[in-house]
Amino acid sequence: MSAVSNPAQSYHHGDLRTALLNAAAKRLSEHGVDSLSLRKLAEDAGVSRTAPYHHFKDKSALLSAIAAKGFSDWHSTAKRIFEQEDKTPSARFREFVCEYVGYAADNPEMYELMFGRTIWQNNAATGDLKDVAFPCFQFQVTMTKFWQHKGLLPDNQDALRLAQVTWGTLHGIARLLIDGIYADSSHIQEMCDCAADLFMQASNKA
Amino acid sequence: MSAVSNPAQSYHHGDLRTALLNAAAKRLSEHGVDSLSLRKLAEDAGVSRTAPYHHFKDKSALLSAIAAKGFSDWHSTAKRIFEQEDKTPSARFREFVCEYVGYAADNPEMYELMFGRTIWQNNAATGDLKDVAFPCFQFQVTMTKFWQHKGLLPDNQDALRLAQVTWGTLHGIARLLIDGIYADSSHIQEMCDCAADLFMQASNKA
DNA sequence: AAGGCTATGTTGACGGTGTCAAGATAAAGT
DNA sequence: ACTTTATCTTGACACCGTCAACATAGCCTT
Repeated sequence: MSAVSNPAQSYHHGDLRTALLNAAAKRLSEHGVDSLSLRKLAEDAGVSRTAPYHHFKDKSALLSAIAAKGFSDWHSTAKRIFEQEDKTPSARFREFVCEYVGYAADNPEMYELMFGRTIWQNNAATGDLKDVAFPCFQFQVTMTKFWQHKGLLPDNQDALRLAQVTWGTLHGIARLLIDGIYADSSHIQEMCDCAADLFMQASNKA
Repeated sequence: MSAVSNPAQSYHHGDLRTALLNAAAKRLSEHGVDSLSLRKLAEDAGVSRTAPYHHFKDKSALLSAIAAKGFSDWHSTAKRIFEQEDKTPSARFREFVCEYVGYAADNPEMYELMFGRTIWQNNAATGDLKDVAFPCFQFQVTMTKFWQHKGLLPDNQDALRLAQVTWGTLHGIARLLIDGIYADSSHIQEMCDCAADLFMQASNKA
């Protein structure tokens, strides 16, 4: 905190916005969404309580900004898995299932933020957030169509509905795990295998 | 609020506990979990801010008590659907799927409370809550075994895993709907049908 | 370079929250 | 009748998000 180490320490912070986002990401992963207050973040950044309001409209906007980064990251991961052309579609499908649930289990607080009610209810989501999140949702449909085409998922279902259901399954498993309801992390692998088997079996019609 | 109309109005309330629970249920369905404060509930019951603490250890305990009633109600509904012996197992399965998602869509705030992180994280759930909720979870396994036996669900999967996955699917769809993520209520029926088809197709192995 | 505009930071204040401590009152049990 | 216990009260504390008003620093124009 010495004035020497940071020349931009004077009156203006320099890059408060990213400092706040970094502090928020740290607090998020360590202490959870619920114990994330603007005042604490301001303190972390060495700035007064109301300074953040010059960079974010309100708390919700700040949370949206963090979530946006999460979506961007996850979207990259999903694409990477999906586009491994050296692996069979079936292997990639199974890997996607495991990685999805694994991501949620490894980053429970980020997942909660991204897919929780906090930022989505009451249409509280920022335009910026939607711009990042919607393509991410849409990618789920793209993948579903591909898997249908490859015979891994039933071809007699509407792609959108099927995407909603398969995603719903992963989302549901993730939430049960994260929230500690009736499932614990020692069974992740088995649950993912079971889900993947179930979906792929459904396409093997007699 | 006249002292005449309620003889027990004097100093002691009479039955503050149930009054609080009623007020909470009302506020819950009308304004949501998040805007549910002990102080407002106390005011609703015409009592001072800290009076509730003589009936509930803390806010979490009060929420648990409301959720417990929700679980009890849902458990009855589930049993009623499952035990309709005049209908085919397949019809009952499909009905269960629709009713589950329908319950969540019709009582979003109660569902959020029952299956949300608020009361489950950090092992915050009361013993009383667990006593009601666990049999409810367990019933999902019982039903799964039955459906496996009837050939509606794949027989080659562990019942517990399969229960977690099927329930996860319903839970996930419910949450996506409630939280307004990538699904809206006009598609409930189609999504439920899609999910039911998917599961039942999985058991029709060649 | 001088002056003004704008971005960014500050303190003060308001109403809201959960919760603890200490005291008042009523009911129940001896 | 006396004591214990359950219940309800006010007061206080530490948080929280957010608004209003003011201070400062950097940039842009003249």
